[in-house]
Amino acid sequence: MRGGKKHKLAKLPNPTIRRYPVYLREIFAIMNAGGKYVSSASLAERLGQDSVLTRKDLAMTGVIGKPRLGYDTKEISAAILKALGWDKPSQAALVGVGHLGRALLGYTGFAEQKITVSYAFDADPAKIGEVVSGVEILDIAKLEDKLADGSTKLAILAVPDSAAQQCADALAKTPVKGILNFSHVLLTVPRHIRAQNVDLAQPLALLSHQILSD
Amino acid sequence: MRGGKKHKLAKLPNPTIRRYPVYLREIFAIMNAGGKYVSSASLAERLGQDSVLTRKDLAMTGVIGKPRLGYDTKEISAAILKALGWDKPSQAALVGVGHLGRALLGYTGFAEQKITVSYAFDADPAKIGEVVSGVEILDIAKLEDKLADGSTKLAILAVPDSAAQQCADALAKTPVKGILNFSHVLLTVPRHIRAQNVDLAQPLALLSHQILSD
DNA sequence: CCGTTATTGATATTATTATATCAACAGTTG
DNA sequence: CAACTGTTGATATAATAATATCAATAACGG
Repeated sequence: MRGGKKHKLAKLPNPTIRRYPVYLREIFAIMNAGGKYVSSASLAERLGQDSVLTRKDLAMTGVIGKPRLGYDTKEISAAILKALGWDKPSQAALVGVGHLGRALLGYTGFAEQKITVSYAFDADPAKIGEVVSGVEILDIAKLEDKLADGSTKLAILAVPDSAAQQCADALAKTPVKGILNFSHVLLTVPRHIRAQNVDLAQPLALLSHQILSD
Repeated sequence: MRGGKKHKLAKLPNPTIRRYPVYLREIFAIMNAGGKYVSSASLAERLGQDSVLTRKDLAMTGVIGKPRLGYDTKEISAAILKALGWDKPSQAALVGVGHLGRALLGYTGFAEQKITVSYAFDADPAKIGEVVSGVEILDIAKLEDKLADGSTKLAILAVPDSAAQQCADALAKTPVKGILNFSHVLLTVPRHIRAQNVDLAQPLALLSHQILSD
């Protein structure tokens, strides 16, 4: 019995995964208001979608709801967090502390995902040593050393386009498993690393086109 | 024959629209390198997708390619820009000048889309009057007045969640047609306004899940 | 305690998006 | 000038995602 890969989690459709954080926020809001149960209809209405879709999404967590009541808020939120790997604390490294990087260091949403940004790297000597949102900026030359222990699985890449591939190459030499790529470069990374692009131009394109044909 | 709505542009699939800005960057890079033509295969390889998909996306602009050469870079880029409404200059207003707002004001990508951020608003009296990236921060109370002339069709909402709906309500009283929403609030807006959410947690969820099941 | 009913979960259908296949075209080459 | 070939564009198929329908369930009200 070699190798890991416990297939406890069924393969989730990407659209479902993208909706999970949105469900989570609504469910947390309901919990904070003292709600013990939430129905697929109420969630769906809030998100502007069909309630069947919501039920299918929630069903994929394995949690079963109660007729006439809905889903146990505590149970379903825990199940979604687990499906996303957000049930256990994890650490992230920020690469590039420009305007965007600083905004990301100040981003409070990571707490919800139990993600702590424990390292911040930059190439600008003037920035090194500075502490931003409680994190000291380190020389990017130290990236490989600092990440070598494998405790950091996620990197947030917020450098200028011209430096992006080079930084990705450096990250590829570490045990980092995922890169959240804010640059506009389509990164070339080894197979064991996942890169997810965050491209502002894409939602902007969608919005622009919708405005055009309103 | 009442009402406008010239249906010159066929309805484009959303995935196609999201890919357009990515194609644009590659095509511009090719043009800058002196390339006169681009093939669907070369574009597709760069984006890691099937070339048939690329051809279908490009075909929707109405441009026809030349066998054995590909698409005229100048022609196809102009057609994509037009499909997105990025062929003519336009103006945007930034609402909320925190870390993220500042990052957005420094975002050079808008130039590519011929979008100029001409207004920046904030509620914090300490920030009003400050000039960031060449734009003066105005009191958010002046938002309705400043945008009343209709020259600004796009608003970029980068305020704390607690203020988001209130700002959307203010924007709804102006001729603004689209809101790029960086808050995590699911905005309620009148029908004539389009809201497009930009939620960092969504790509992060995708990446986290991929890392989990690698 | 029993019928009523809001809600789930399963199944079927439809819509959307991506992929596969191949004939037509126009440069290229000998 | 004629065969060759890389590329498009059209058509067909498959995969994915969303929606519609309805029986089963368990809390609720009388």
